[in-house]
Amino acid sequence: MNIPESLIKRIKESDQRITRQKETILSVLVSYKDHMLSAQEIMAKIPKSDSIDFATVYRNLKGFLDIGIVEQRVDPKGVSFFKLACDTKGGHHHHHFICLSCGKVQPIPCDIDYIQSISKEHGFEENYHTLEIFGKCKECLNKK
Amino acid sequence: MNIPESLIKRIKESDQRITRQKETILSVLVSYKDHMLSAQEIMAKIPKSDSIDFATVYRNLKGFLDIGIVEQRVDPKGVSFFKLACDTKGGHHHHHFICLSCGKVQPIPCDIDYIQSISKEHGFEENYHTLEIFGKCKECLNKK
DNA sequence: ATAGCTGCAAAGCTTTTGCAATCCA
DNA sequence: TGGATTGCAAAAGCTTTGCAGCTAT
Repeated sequence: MNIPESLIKRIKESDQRITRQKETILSVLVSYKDHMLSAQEIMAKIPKSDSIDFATVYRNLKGFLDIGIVEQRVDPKGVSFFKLACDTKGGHHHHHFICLSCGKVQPIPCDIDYIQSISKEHGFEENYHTLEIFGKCKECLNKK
Repeated sequence: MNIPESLIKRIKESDQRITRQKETILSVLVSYKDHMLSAQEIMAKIPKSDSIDFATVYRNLKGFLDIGIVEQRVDPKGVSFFKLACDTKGGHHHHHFICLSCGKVQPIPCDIDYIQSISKEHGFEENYHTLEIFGKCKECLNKK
């Protein structure tokens, strides 16, 4: 799976360098771009021939988070999951629909007016927010 | 701070017993009922005279979660925070507004029709969802 | 050349678990 | 009394850090 030029560009634009390890991690993320993977899962999907240290995986994921090309979620057990940031036009803020059956994550456009109106209604000043919907995606519903 | 009878009742109705340790933890949660506390923070707020083991705190928090009298959040570092469940009428599902300034958590009623309409729009079947809004609460805005 | 990266090993933290003793109902 | 609960200590996970050597630019 080849890595989009845009990602390479984003990395070079920051102070980060392109290394074999970063390319390996990115190619895993690109292959599973619709799914959240833990560091463990990413490691498991790296061919033994390209073996990378856990510390390097974590360090690079953090670097990717910093420049916004990767998104993170934390499950109730405190384990982090990562995926390539959804490329909605312009990298805009969006919400997530997560399929409980296949694990696919799909971006949903954000209705900011709605969020701000309920905030105002309660006297809040909204800075940021998250909305995640869990359930079954179109494909999994059809499979039944 | 005294513990509401309703909580004691809920615990007795499950298979759990009332112990000095549970009462101590609950009284901390009651005192800070609008704020999320980590296990560490809960421990720190327990008088030395009532000293409880960490394992006991975790075990009881888990027990409280099981019967729904406590809510949990996990921060990006994987640390869990707990608070007494918001007592919206009937313990109904609700959303959260979290003040970045004072840490207060306020329940917001859920507009399930809205959630289900955007789900349907994308071909999803919604099972459950979470909406959290971060910003400044009415009180903190007035302080400025 | 030189700042950034990597692997390795060790440490850090939060959370969990085993077990014998203790306590509530 | 008997099953639930506790404290203690040890272990388990996930993630981070120090450091010496290596590498991209």
